[in-house]
Amino acid sequence: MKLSEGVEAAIHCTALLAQLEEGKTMPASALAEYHGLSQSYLLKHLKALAGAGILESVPGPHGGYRLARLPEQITLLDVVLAIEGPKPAFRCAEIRQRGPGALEPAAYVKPCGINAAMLRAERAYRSVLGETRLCDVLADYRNDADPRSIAFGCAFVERNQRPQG
Amino acid sequence: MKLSEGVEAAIHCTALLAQLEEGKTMPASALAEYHGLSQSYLLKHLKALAGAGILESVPGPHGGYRLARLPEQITLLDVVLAIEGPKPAFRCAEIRQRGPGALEPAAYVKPCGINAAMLRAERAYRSVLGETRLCDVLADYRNDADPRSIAFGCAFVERNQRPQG
DNA sequence: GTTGTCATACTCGGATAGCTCGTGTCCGAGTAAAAAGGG
DNA sequence: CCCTTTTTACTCGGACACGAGCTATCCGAGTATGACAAC
Repeated sequence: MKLSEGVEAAIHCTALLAQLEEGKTMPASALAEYHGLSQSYLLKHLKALAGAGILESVPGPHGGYRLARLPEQITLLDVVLAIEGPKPAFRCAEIRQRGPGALEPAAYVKPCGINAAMLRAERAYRSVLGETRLCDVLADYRNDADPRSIAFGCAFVERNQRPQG
Repeated sequence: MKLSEGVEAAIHCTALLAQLEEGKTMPASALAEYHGLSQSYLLKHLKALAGAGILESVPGPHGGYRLARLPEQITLLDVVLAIEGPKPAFRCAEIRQRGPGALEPAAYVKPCGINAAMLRAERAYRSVLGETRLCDVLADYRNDADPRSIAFGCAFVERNQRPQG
């Protein structure tokens, strides 16, 4: 089991975008600089987030990205699904229907118990992620992080946000 | 997020091994035939299960694999961890320590909130898997599956199990 | 001074190499059983 | 008939190609801005 590396970057970017003022945008170049990552790589994931309706992209000069919804309406699950895709981690290959003891497909209307158990676990995983909103992450950050980091973040946002109706 | 394909095979194999009589073993060739898979490939995962203490391997003629513990003492989590490895799905790369606003490492003693949230979700996932024992899976199987499948499975076990103290 | 046009620079978007990791396969080491030979 | 030795065949174990998916990068399409010229 392994999550894509880009998930971490995506969450950090959405968290940073949540801190800029209403309607303002921030270009991918600033997001990349802030996190010490390559802009070209971030664009790939930002595009996925925009395609999932989490971010909005504004083209042209003074353009950039901004949240498409309020931080209260964005969960970590939304971000993870946008990057990783909606398919469950455990994909039952129905190997019970293979081998010499296989019956006709109609005999397998009931779902595989193993698959059901794995999906139960994944539902629990997604449930926790779905209950964790972006605003919760931000609140924890403001409580726990070093004040200098928070100050630097605020200054960076102030410096790099762009107006855009 | 994607689980290894071998997890499904590993669970099915442990479930089949749980059905043979006390102390008896079953060779990998039979397991592969029953599931319609390649023996060479199964061996790779069976070896991982044996290394994790879930299975025991008996070499030589009339050898094979058997459960190292009772089905009540084996959980799906054990099997998944044996195949996928113990590392969590989300591995925090500490990108918060990168970029121009980075501070000295001592400023990051508190864990990253994003990482904490992701690990919370994964704990929930593992908790559900850890509560699902192999005997539960077997009970569901015996309740839900087609009687012909169960009969074939019993006959196959009876036919392919090998004595071995 | 105002307005329309044009060039410009900046943004995101899609298509393209490189690389790690899982999938799938092969051949070799080790062992218990079975067979053969001698007592 | 029983015991020892040898052979045999079967098992698992580790090492080796192949391929998919993620990582990382580059160049092209589109747009608001700003300058410029005509009115």
